[in-house]
Parts: sequence; structure tokens; C-alpha cells
Amino acid sequence: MEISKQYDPKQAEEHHYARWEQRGYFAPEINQDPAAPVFSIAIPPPNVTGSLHMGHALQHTMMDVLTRYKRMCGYRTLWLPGMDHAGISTQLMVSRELKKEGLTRHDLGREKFVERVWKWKHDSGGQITKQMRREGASVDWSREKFTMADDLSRAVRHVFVSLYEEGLIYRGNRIVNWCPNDQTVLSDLEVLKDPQPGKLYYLRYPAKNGNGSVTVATTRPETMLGDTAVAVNPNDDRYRDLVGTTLLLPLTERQITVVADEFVDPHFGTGAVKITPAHDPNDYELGLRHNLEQVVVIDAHAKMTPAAGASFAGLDRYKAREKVVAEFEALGLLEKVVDYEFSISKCERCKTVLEPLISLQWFLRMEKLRDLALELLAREKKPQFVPEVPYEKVYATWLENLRDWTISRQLWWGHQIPAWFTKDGEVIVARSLAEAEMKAGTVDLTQDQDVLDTWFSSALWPFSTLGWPEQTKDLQTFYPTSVLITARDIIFLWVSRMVMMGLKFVGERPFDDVFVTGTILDKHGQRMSKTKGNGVDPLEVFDKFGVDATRLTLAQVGTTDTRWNEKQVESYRNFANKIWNAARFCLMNSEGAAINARLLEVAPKVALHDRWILSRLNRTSGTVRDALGSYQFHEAVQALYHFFWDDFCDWYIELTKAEVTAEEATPGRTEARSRLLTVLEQALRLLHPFMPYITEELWLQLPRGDAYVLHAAYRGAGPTIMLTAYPEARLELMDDRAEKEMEAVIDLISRVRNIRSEMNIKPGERVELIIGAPTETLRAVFENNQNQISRLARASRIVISEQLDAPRASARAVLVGGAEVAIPLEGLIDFAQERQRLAKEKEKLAEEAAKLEAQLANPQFAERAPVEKVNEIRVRIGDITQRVKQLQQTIANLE
RNA sequence: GCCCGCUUGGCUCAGUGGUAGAGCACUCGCUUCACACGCGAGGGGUCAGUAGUUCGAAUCUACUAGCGGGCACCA
Repeated sequence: MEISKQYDPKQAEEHHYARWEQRGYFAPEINQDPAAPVFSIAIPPPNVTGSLHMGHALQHTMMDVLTRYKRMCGYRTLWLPGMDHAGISTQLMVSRELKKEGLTRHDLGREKFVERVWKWKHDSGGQITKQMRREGASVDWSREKFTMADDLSRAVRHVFVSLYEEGLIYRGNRIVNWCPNDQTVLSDLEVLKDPQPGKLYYLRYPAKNGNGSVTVATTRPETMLGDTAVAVNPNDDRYRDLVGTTLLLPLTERQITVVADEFVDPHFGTGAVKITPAHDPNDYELGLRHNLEQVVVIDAHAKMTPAAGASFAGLDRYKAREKVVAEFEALGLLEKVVDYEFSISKCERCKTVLEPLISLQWFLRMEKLRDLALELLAREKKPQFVPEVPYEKVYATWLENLRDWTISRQLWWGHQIPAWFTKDGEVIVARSLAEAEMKAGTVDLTQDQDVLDTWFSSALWPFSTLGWPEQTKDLQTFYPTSVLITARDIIFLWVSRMVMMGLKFVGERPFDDVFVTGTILDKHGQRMSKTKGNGVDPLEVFDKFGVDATRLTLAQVGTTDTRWNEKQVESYRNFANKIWNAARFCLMNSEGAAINARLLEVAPKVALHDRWILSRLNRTSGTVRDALGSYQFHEAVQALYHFFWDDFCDWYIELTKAEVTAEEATPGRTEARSRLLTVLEQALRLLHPFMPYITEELWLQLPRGDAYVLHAAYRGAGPTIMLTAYPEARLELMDDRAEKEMEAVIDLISRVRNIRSEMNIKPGERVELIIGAPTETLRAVFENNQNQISRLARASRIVISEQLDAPRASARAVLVGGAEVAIPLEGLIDFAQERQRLAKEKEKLAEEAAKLEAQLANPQFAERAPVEKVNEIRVRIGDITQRVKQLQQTIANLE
């Protein structure tokens, strides 16, 4: 069999995914065990306009690791994929396309435009679904969903109507965040607060009685044209007498009164506030309290209205600002202008400065829904956030302060609001036109032109994708989902709303756990962003280092922000290559051998290194299982990396090499080869959730002898590592004694290698080892493993006795357990140098002993520390002082 | 203004009451019949600072500094 020396990820990535997908391995139906436990994840649906970025790759890796792991553990596993219609983004994307043709969406009209969006989606949307296949994501494509498809739209209408009928959805005129560029309202969460330098203008409003004036401070002088009051704090002595008096609003004919309201901070500005109820959220509230008139002076395009006065009407808001200031100055009413930094509200998407406007919109009352979520958290501590700090508190605090949600949008791409108006202006909310006509008793209806906020449909995702409102088998089986893996910036936008909607409409939480990933920053610690152009394209990383290496890198990011580090991917690329070559070695020496489950059991007469590797294997599986059970991806990766590289490659393969590569085809050789293959196969299984491609590629080449290959739940499926059983962590195979004995062998070999290196002994040169071991057990261990020791330490001869009896001209080392080793080096030893080398080592040990002695000498330590801790220290001191003594003796002998 | 996170070897990060870890980088030696994307052997950290709790603190508490994040306000 020809296997190349270097792993070529592309080759492995080409074939397996399509086969897995076509054979239905990702679908839960592959599991034939009716009693199988269930594991399910609903993917955070990427935007249909989106393409894969690092954030996706990160989340998808973690979701896939868990999904593949659970599947191998025999769970009925569903990872459900899909996409979000992404209202504004998609509409903008298609509008931009139209622009190239010299058209606007209005030229097409609503119906044609929406058709065009669907066409765009069909032709070029959903790039990300192809890219997810490259990632190896084991999602069930047969259940793929789209938020604008008929089934999910139906769920959306159902929810809307229910909430309306319950009085939680209402339509009303309120002040909202308006984007003059996108021509739509936005929810509070879609507003970007951008601090920037600006100016504070002090404007003087004369009193009607000609007696003085009141000065107000404002950052937006143009809104004064819509002022309908000036407010002061009721406790502000400076203005007490003015409350109730009338002012003349300059540049207008209007007379406005001074009102008193607690809202006003007497210490800010002049302590007197101009009130523009139509164009400021706070003023709006205050206006309602005082029954103030709302004068709309700015329109939806951020231009001044006729109500602003003839000379202002039609002016852009910033031009109007200049003009207002100029006119105040001319009238001598501009007191001063000072520099002032403040946050300005911008459209999250297009960065246009928003305009607070009074507008007729649909809103969702949140109190009842919010309480459902808060009760769940208080009662059951669900969802369980990982990490709990700070997200649980952030989530709870946000819910507690929740305000009504503006759910309508002035867009064409989205779920059109299922409300119709009769000629008389009556509002009919219904699940369909037919139902509306029936309710209205007329066919003369016009549907509301607005669509719903994209996040409204996203909020239903965990259950709408499972067939709700029908009580489908999928819904019963897979809801609630097991875990949600997401980035922290959508905890409010999405996570909280899913919890509320899930509780409200299914009566159960949508997921048990919420794992919040860290963010991958660029190498300077900056957030990756399109505008900065500092993003790293996962697909390029896949091309350069392979998908598996990238996944391993991402899997260990965990919950803290991490700078992108290509060197790390490179090191995992090297790891993949290591796996490749280890398998290559096993396969090159596999003639006559096959995987055999029997070899995973302990049997009498099994060699130390075989018992040891089984112990390490089971222990590693335990570590990985525990780690994944608590979302400690990093720990799982580390355990796997070190098990494979250090234990399996550096030691096990080397220890077993002589047997495995023996010339003669003996039963012993076959057994050793089979053992090696069997352990390798288990190791590949352990790695598979993290590195699906290389493990499958190699696994398919292994000589799989018997029929045990697949997990019982997947009996009859074609050969694939992804449906094998994840290795058990069997306590009875975790062999402390074997690990301890192996440690002695490893220590011996390492110390000899150390001496060889420090003495500059040529790598090819063989040396004699004289070993003194105080205990019967140790002597037996060294004797039984002489072949391995001499091979790995390059020894010509090994002499083992109770007392070390070596020539004076030897290099020596004291080992764990009190054994000693000496290498006779007649003519090579500089006695002074050797004494120095040993003295240095003795010094180190003595220091450690002194530290421990001091601790033990503290009477309070013995008194208060747990007994086992005290004993542990005693044992360590015993061991160290023993070694110090031996070293001292050795040094003395060299004098 | 309120809340939160981070600060560990040159770099990127684990660890979170009881002997400071990894990868990369660095030094020395190696074409050892799986792998130079490799093998073997090394050097390198008073775990940001201060004070406390504790028999014992990188780990818990408080404060300080630097960096980062969220929320609110911003007339």
C-alpha cells in the first residue's frame, strides 16, 4: 500500500462529506435504537446574504464537535441547519443590484421586487451552506429551513395573531428610532451609540411679558422649531417664579409655557430644557405628562416640514441647524456655543444618524413574556449560561429593564404583517386573507404594508423549524434543544427572545444551555470587521492548513477573546501530519494483523507498555468526556493532543516497534501489530469529533477485522468512523500500577538520554547501563523491559542489581523511586565536571526539600491541613531526601 | 454614571486554594528503517501592583494601575 509521507488535507476533504450526507449519516433516522437519548442543536441561522467568517467557523466547530461526539455516544442526534432571510441586509443587497441596472425597487413595485429577491436567493444566496459542507458540519440538510419559507411564515402568522388576540401586540403612534436612509423604523437594539465631538448651543427664549428671557442648551438647535414648552426642575429656585409663564419661541409665531418636571437635571446646562415632543424620546414622554402639543418639524427623509416655517420647509436637518443658529445669532439670542462630546444614535447597518420620529407602528408588550423568562431563570436556573458570569446577570438585568418591542419595519422583504384594513379603517388581524375576509365580512381589504422585524421570526427558530404549530414528531422529539452556541452580541436580540417565545408558545424552554463563545480578534487585538478589512477568511485557512487543523485551533478558543494566531493552526497542521504518519507506520506493518476488540481488554501476560497504553487510552477518553460534558473544549483538545503525540507516538509506537517490525512472521508479531492497530483505531475515534476528515480517511484504510466496528445503534450503516462508538472510559482499565511502572521506565530512559546529550555521546554509540534498584518490583520492571530500554536508550548491555556497582569513571543519575543508573565512560568523564553536574541537581532537590521541611515544621500546618496533605508532604520529603543522600554519596565517590 | 471581563515565560493562550503548564520562538545534538510539518536533550516565569483572608494564594477578598467589553444618561 502506498501512503504518502505528507498528509494532504484537500484530498481527504474532497470525498467524505458528500458520502456522509448522501447516505443520511447526519440525519437522526440513522439511529435505530428506539430508546436512544436525544441530542439536538438548532443552528443560529446565518444571514442568507452572508458568507462564512471566523465567527461562524468557531461556532460551527464547537457545535459539530458536540454533535459528532453525541452521535458516537449513541444519541439520536439532530443538528438542524437553516438560514435567516435578514430583512434589511437582503433588501439592500438586491437594491444595490438593481441600481446597477439603473432601477430602484419602486420602479419594480413590491410584488416584482420580492420576486426578484427570491430569484437572487435562488441564484446567489446561501453561499454559506456550501461553505458549511467544507467545514465538515454534520447538519441534517434534509431538514434545512429558511425563515421566509411557507412553513416558518405560517408559524410567524400564528404567533402574531395569538399575541394580538391576547392584547400583547398593539398598533400605535409612538416615538421611534427612524433611519432616514433605510426609510424604516428600528428597534432599540439596532441602534448604535457613537460618541463624537459636537457642540452645545445656548439659545435664549424671550419672555412674553418682555421681562427677561430663559436660556436653554441644546445639541440640536433645528428642533427648536418644534418646541412646545420649556421645562425646569420644580425644586430649582432660579426658575421657580417662571413656571407657568409664557415664552415667545423665536423664529416662529408660537408661544410656549414653562413647565416643571422632575426629569430636568438642574445641574446640566442652564437647568432649563427646551421640549420638542415630536423629536426627542425624553421630550415625548414629558410631553405626554404635560399634555403638550406635538409639532412635527422633521419628516421621514430628515428634511424640515412646512410646520417648521416657510423659510425652513424642505431644508435638510443640518442645513436647518446652520440656519437656526445664524438667525439666533442675528437676533442676538445665541448666548454661546461650547464644545461638547456626546453619543449620537446611528443606524447599526448604514451608520446614518437616526431621527427620533413619531410614527404609527406595531409594538409587542414585553412584560408578560419577560416575566416568563425571569421566572424560568429564578425557578430552574435555565437557560444555564456558560460561562455563567457575566452572562446570566447581563441577561437578567436586560430582561428586567425591557421595554416594548417595535416589531414593524417599513421594508418589502420580510413577513408582511397579517393585518388588513377595511375601508372604514377597521383593523382585522388574521392568519390569512381568507380568514380576514371572513372576519371582516367583506373582500374589500388592504393588507398592512409593513413587514415584521427579522428577529421576530428568529425568535421562533427552535420550534418553528421543528414543525410548530403542528405537534409534530420532530417537535416532540427534539424540543427543547440541548444547547445553543452563539456569540455574545445577540444575547438580547435573539437568545432572550427565543426563551420568551418558546415558553409562551411551546410551554417549555427552547434550550438547556447557552454556550457563549469568545471572539476571535485580529493579531493586534482588534475586532475583525469588513470595514477595517482585517478579517481572516476561514476558507483561506482551510486551504492553507486543512479543515481539521483549523477546527482544532477554533475548538480550543472557548469563552474568552483570543487573537488570531496562525502559528497555532500550523502546529495543528503538524499534528495532523503526525497522525497521518503514525497511521502510516501502523499500516506499513499491518500484514497479517487486524483490529480486534479483544485486545482492548486486560489479559494475563500482557506486557507493561500494552497495559499502560490501554490505561492512558481509557483515562484520556474519560478526560475528553468530562471536558465535553462541561464545554471545556480546550481541555479536551489538550488531552487528545498529548495522548496521541506523547503517549501513543513518542512512547507506545517506540516501545512496540521492535516487535511490530520483526522480520519473522510470528504470532507474537501479529499480536503486537493488531494491538497497535486497535489502539490507533480507538485514538482515531477519540479524535473524530474534532478532526472528522483525517480520521475518516485513515480509518477506512485500517484492516477492520471483526464486525464490532459500528455503534449498535447504527448497525447496518456503511463503514464510517462517524458511526462507531466513542471509546469508553473504563475504570477497571485505568491502571495506576502500570502507569507508575511505566513512569519508572520512562524516567530511566530519559535520564540516560540526558546524560548522553550532556556528555556529547554520539547518537549511534551504544553505552552500558548499570542499574541499582532497591526494590524487587523495580528490578523486575527494568528486567522485563530490557529490550525496550536498550533500544530507546541505545544501550549495549544492561546490568541490574540491588546495589549500584559501577566503575568510578561513570556518569550517574538518581531516578524516581530511589533507583540509580550509571554509564561507564572511561576516558570521557571529567570528574570535576561530573561532580558539578550532580551537585547542581542535588542543590535543586535540596532546595525543594527545604521548602517542604519548612512547611512541615510549621505546627499549624500539621494541625489544620488535611491529613492526606500532610502525609503527601511527608512522602515527598522522604523521596527527595533519599535522592539527595544518594547524590551526596555518588559525589563523594567521585572525589 | 453603573456593571463586567482580562493582566501567567519573547509571542499566543491553558490552569483557578496545596510541587507553575502547552504550542510557537530560542539553545545544543541528530538524514535513528512513520513523520525535518520530524527525533532527542535543554534554557527561560517572584502568575500586573498593594493590602488582607488562610496552616498554605497565580487561584479567594478589597483597593490601585493598564487594556477591553456591556448598560444607562447625554437637553
